[in-house]
Amino acid sequence: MSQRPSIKDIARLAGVSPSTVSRALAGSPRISQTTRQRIESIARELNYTPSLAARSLVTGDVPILGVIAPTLSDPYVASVMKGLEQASQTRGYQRLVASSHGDPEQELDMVRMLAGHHIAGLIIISSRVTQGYDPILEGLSIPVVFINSLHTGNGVFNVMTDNEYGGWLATQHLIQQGHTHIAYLSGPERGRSQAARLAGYRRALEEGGQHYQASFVLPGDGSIEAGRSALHWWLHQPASNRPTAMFCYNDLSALGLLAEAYQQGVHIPNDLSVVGFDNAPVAEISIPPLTTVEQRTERLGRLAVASLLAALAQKPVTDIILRGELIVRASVKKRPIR
Amino acid sequence: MSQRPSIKDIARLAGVSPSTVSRALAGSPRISQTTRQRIESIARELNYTPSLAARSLVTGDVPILGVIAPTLSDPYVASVMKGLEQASQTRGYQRLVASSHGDPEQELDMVRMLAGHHIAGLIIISSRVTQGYDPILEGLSIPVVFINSLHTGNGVFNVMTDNEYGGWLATQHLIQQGHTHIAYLSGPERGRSQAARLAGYRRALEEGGQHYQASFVLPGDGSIEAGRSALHWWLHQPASNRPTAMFCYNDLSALGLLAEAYQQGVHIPNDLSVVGFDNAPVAEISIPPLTTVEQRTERLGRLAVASLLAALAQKPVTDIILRGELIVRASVKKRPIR
DNA sequence: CAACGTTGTGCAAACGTTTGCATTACGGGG
DNA sequence: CCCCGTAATGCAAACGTTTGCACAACGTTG
Repeated sequence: MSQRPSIKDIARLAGVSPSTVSRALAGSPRISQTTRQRIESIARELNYTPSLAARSLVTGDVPILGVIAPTLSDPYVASVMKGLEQASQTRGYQRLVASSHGDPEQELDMVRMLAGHHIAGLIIISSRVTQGYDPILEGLSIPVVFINSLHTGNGVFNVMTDNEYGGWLATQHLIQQGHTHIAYLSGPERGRSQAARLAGYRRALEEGGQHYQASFVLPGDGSIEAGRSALHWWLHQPASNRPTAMFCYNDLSALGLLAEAYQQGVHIPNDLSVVGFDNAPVAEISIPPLTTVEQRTERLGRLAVASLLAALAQKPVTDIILRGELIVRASVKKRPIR
Repeated sequence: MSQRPSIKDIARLAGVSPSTVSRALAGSPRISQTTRQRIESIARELNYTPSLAARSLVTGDVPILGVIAPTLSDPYVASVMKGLEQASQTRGYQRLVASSHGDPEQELDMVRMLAGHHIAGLIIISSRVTQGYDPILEGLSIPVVFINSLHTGNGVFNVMTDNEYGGWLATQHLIQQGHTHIAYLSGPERGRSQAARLAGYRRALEEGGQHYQASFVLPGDGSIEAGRSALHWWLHQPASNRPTAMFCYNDLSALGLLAEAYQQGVHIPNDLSVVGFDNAPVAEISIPPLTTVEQRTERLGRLAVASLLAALAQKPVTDIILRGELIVRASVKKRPIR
């Protein structure tokens, strides 16, 4: 394992100065064909790779984007990542990825760690930090894009799904199907998306002339487990006041609910209608296939990168809000008139 | 967005030399308490973060691990990532992540890109490159750990599931349950895991006195879609020679098969028994819950980091092979004697 | 009081690049 | 034959750190 070859080694072998090598490799027109070719072949032979650290030091820009997500094992996050990846890769940026495990403290730690790399920009997926972000972000002096949260500040931008609308869409669909007892299974407490979906649920209820009752809003965190517990909660409700439908914060928890329902002999959608959120790949293969609100996750990721790079290029950037649509599958049934 | 403060700015404000600042911040004992505190408070005030690029340049080591995976949206990969994350974070390493989309060409591109950062080490998950890797890896002169592939060379190490054993385990289970017509749904063509699982399948068959027939090995790529097609293939088999059980390369494709079976009115496990591989979180909530071979994915990730860091510390490192166990759920049924 | 440790600090080189500004070589026009 | 433009290349500074070595100040000790 010898030392990596540097530009100087090439220079020595080619009998030129380091600057010439740098220019040749960068494709400057001021270098003659012959020299360029000689240098290129030597570089290839040594299998030279330039030190990005050194380059960044002088040029001042690091072709890396920092990405922070609450977890990596949620299909929603995975899909956003995919979008991020595509968009950034084609534009020559790499990604330094960290996860916060949904903990605001850790999220801030990650921001600080990434800041040390003097990266070009930062993308934060579903932030769980609710306050005190602004001063820190200001101090960063790099653009920051939040996906599905809402923060403001100089150099701070947002790309998000219209979660309120999505929540409304899901609930409204259930109302249209004749349901009058609709519960909502919540997502992570501090999440902005959670608050918005709940608000949409509430608005749809009120617009439909149904009254919102807090006891029909179950705590949850968007996990499979949360879905399971939700079913047990449902089982324990008195038949007289038992919801006939449930809107779940995300597909993952909806899927947990479906699984537990199957095991407990509860039939979906005959006994209980379910709507999820995300349109994750797995939503298509659940049994029954899950009715859900689409979130164009890959698109969110791509747009976030676009916004970030636009901001870097000093172009005007505005927040982006994407509306998803309802994907009707088989987990919802018209409520029988009894 | 002003320029980031450097060590020099602090030096100027504190009335000392840059070296003093560097030492103070690094906690060198040769600096007096008073100076140290003055410097620290100024640094905090400017919210200074050291330039890792500059530091790396002089110290020669970059606290970053490169990670390459075929995709990010496979639960298996997500889980391995989780392990990688935990282990590397606590040891002060960050991760530069790239995905190859399962394309050997792109995988090599990614290796080259990451090499430019002069990262400390490289971890490659489920490599799809089958040949010609060795010279490139040699040229890297950094340790490389492969997860679930098998490559050799100087500074090259492997951490893997015993895929052959896993394949044997799954198939053997089906044989024990009385099945005599067992098909295998393949994974990505060039994958090493795929080859090993197939080999295990074959060995179990032969040990069980059943003869291996190539027509029972279906092409696939580990996707949901592959599982769906597998079911259609099954439907078109003549009843006389139709498999009564299928071992799938991974849970994702097994899940696709389950979903399609449900839609086509094929009952799992009555009509067809299914075994997956990975024990992904979703395997627990499928309907019916999926019998599968556990792969300690998070552990794989953690071990990979451990191996890499051990190699960096010049400690002896050996390849690691982990044996999973069979997780029996409800997608397999004893074959009725007819 | 000279020699010598200690303790705290500064100097300067080095890491691998990029880049503005010379400098060289060469050929052509006057 | 001289001047000058152009093409090709080299020089040296700069980026923000770390670190071996030198140095100053200040006791202590003999």
